Amino acid sequence: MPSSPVPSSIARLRGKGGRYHHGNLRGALIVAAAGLLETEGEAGLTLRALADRAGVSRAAPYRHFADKEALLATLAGEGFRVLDREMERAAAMETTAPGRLRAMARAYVAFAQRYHRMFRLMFAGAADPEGRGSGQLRRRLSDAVAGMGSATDGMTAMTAWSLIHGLAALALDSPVVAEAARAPNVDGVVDLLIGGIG
Amino acid sequence: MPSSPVPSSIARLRGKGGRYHHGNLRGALIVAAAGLLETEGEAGLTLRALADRAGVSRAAPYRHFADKEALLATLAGEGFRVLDREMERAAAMETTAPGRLRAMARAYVAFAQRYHRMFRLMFAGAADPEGRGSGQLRRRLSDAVAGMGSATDGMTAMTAWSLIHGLAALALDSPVVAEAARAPNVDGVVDLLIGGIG
DNA sequence: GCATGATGTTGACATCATCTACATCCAAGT
DNA sequence: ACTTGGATGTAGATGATGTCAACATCATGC
Repeated sequence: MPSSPVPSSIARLRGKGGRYHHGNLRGALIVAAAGLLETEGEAGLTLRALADRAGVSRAAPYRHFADKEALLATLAGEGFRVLDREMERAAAMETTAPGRLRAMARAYVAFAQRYHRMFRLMFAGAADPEGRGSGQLRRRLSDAVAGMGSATDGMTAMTAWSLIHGLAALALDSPVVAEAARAPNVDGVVDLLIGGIG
Repeated sequence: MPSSPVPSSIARLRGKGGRYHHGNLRGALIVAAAGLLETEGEAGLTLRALADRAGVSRAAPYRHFADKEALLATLAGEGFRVLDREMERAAAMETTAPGRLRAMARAYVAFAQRYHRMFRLMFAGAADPEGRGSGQLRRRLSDAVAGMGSATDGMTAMTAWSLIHGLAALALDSPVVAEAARAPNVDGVVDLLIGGIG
């Protein structure tokens, strides 16, 4: 028998059939964080709320993340992975190079609007740990642009990315830009650039 | 004689020739906030540090701002005003319409890099109180675009703003884009769009 | 069986935003 | 001059939060 009695919270867990060890706390924390971020906003994304939602003590997350910032960075990295997948899927359904670029732009903007807090987090400056996120995005867009016109160099790809990202970002703040970011209009915006390339 | 003795901090102020009333605390807080934001980062931008820097108690800022968010919103509004002024000045030195658009783009990107934390704050979602900031920006860019080609409607202006904003924002995160955002290269990026317009 | 590292828990701390009650100053009436 | 009321500032407390150190529990290989 240990010198101190079994803590009440553990007894409670046992009573509910819970286990002392969570099993996959790291993953559960990321999922809970994504959920909290969208429902409660970044202010509501607190380590305590996270731990509660995962049914775990307040200090437990520190076994998996050095600090809150590390958790947010990982979360942002996850966001980049999802965005990349959605762009890939959107492009796969198109047959022409300009069609692919337009589809990727629509997916980018749609992602920003559906998960707008996540989108903000991703570009808030906390680099994701593997640094992979934005690099992979850039490469995917570069490839799409490269398959287009003749005079398509790196600068052209940066221009395309800037245009798409700016449209997605500004649409979150300005209702006027949001109108230009509606799916049918995105094509028109991208076409202005395509005209400049070809 | 009041029931409680004169607080030590006031005595200290008196001793240093300070006054009980600050004079222009509201303005001093905004200046201090702008300074702290750039030197310490958003995490270091705390009401305590602000009050200390202004030589005033911790609760004093609440006489001028409802809460921290209101202060940040005002600060962001100030940022918009500065950015607008810099764009205006940059455009005034140019004689042609494309030249003005290019100059404004360079000013926009330069502002984002010089005051990158302020730039992030401005587009972090906390709308500035008068809502004037981003609207004025949009109008100025719309005017610049309107003075250009034949087929320049609202959509064109949104496209221009998106391109410029995206370039400025991405350059803060990605070294690759930062290269495309160096002053000489900004012109090239904008020209890609101008080619699409004309 | 049993040591040992990984995983969770508890309790405490410092910092922060914010509130309440009070003090001080300034300016307008009188 | 004197008072009086509103604007401005202060002190102290409160609750929430991120983080840490010491301890408990589990799972796994020897």
